[in-house]
Amino acid sequence: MKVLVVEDEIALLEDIKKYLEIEKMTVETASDFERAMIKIIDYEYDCIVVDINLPKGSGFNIVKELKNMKSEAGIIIISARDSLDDKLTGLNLGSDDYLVKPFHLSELNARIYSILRRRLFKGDNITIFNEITIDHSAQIVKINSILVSLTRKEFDLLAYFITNKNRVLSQSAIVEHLWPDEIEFADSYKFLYTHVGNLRKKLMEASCPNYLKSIYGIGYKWEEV
Amino acid sequence: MKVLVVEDEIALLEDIKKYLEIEKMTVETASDFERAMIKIIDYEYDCIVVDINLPKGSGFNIVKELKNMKSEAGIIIISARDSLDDKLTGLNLGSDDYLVKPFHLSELNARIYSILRRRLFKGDNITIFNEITIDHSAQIVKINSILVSLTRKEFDLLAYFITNKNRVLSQSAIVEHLWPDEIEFADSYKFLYTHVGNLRKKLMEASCPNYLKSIYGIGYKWEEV
DNA sequence: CATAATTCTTAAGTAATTTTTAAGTTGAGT
DNA sequence: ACTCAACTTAAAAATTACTTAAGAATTATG
Repeated sequence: MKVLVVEDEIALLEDIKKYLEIEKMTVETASDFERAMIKIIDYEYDCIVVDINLPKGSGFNIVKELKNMKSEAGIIIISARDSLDDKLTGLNLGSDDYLVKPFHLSELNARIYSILRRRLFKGDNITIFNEITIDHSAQIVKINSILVSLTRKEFDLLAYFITNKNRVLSQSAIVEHLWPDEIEFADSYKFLYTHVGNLRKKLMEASCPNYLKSIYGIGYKWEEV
Repeated sequence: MKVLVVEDEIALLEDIKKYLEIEKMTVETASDFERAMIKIIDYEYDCIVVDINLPKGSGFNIVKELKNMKSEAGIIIISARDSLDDKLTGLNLGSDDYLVKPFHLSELNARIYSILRRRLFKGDNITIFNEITIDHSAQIVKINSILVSLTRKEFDLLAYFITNKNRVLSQSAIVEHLWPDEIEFADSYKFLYTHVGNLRKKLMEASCPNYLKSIYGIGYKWEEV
C-alpha cells in the first residue's frame, strides 16, 4: 500500500506520515505542487492525500493532472476550507473523498482503507453466496438466477453482509460503512431498521432463506448454513 | 480489552480511566513505576498506556521491561515533551504509538483501537478457557464448539470473570465494571445475583463445569482446575 | 426545466428482548 | 437456632428492534 501525502505544513505532514506508517502503509511526502508532480510522474501510488492550499499551485491542479494521466490512484483532499463549493469542485474533479481540517488521523486512515476496499470491487467482481449472486460492478443481484431489484442502500447492505458473512457486525459499523460522511448521527440507527426491513422483505419475496440474524443489543450477522 | 494506564497526575489518570471504561475497556491504573511493574508482572494486558515522567523511574524503563518480558501488550507513550528525541527513543524501544500532552481522550481511544485492530489481523481477539471460547469482537461465546446465546450483561460478566480468572472479585468491583454509570451502590447488589444466576444456568445447560465459586461475604472467583 | 417516479429519511406505533425490581426461599457462618 | 448473605423466580420496567406510512430528497423522464 503506497500513499503520497502532499501538504505544506511540515508538522502535520510528519504526523500523518508517522501515523500511516504505524498502520503499515508505505508513505512518501511532498510539500509543494512541483515536488508532488515529480513523484506522481515517477511512481505509482495507491492513494494520494492532497492539501488544496499549496505553494506553487492549487491542490485541485494535482487532481486534474492525475485525471489527465488516467491515474488509478484514489484521491483524498484535505483542506481548511469548509465551503460546499470546494467540496463539490474536489469531488467533481474526481477525488474520492474530502476531509476538513482539523481531523483525527484515525479518520484519515479509515478513509484510505475505504478507498482501497472500493478499489477491490472494481472490474468484474462477482460474489456468490448459495442462491445469491452479487455483481458489484453492475450493482445487480440475482437469486436463483432471477434478478432482484434492490435500491442502492439495500444493495450496499446486502454486499456488506455477505462479504462479512459469519461475522457479527455492529450497527455502528454498518452505519459508518453505508453513511461514511455522517458523523453526527452515528448513534441513531432508526433508519437502518427501515433499510434492513426492506431488504429482508425483498429477499423473502424472492424466496431466499433468512440468513440475516439480529443480535440483540449489538447488530446483525449473516449466517451461512 | 484490558488496559493498564500508568500516570502520576491523578486527575488525568481518572479522566482516562472513566473515558476508556465508557468505551467498554477494562481499565486498571498505576501512578508510579513500582506499582506499574507489580501489576504488569501479575496480570496480562492488551495495551499499556504509560507516561514518561514518573516518580521512581522513567516510563521508558517500563517499555524496556515489557520488551524484556517479551510481552505482547501494545504500548502507547504519553508525554508532555514534544522533542523528536523522546519520540524516537520511545518508538525505537518498541512502543507502538506516541501521544503528546495535552491530547483529546478520543484520540487516545482511537489509537488504542488501532492497536487492537492490528492485533486482530494477528487473529488474536479470542480468549480461550478450557471448553469455553470467547470472541470479544463478535460478542460470541462457544462451549465445546457450540454457540451459547448470552445477553450482553451475561457476556460482560463471563468475560470479566475469565479475564480475571483465579482472582477474587468483590461484588463492588464487578458492579462498578458492569455498571460504570451507576453511583448508588448503597442499594446492595440484588441485581447482580440475578445475572450471575442466569449466567450459571446457561453455562450448566451447555454442560460446562462450574468454575464460578461464591466467596461468602466478598464476591466471586473463577477457578481454574 | 419542470414533472413524475423512485429512493431515502423521519416519525409514530408496536413487538420482542433484556434488565431491573421485588418478594420469597435456601444456605452458610456464628 | 438465628442472622444475614446468596440464590431463585416471576413480573414490571426499560431498552432495542421491527413495521408501516408519509414527507423529503434524489434521480429519471418527457
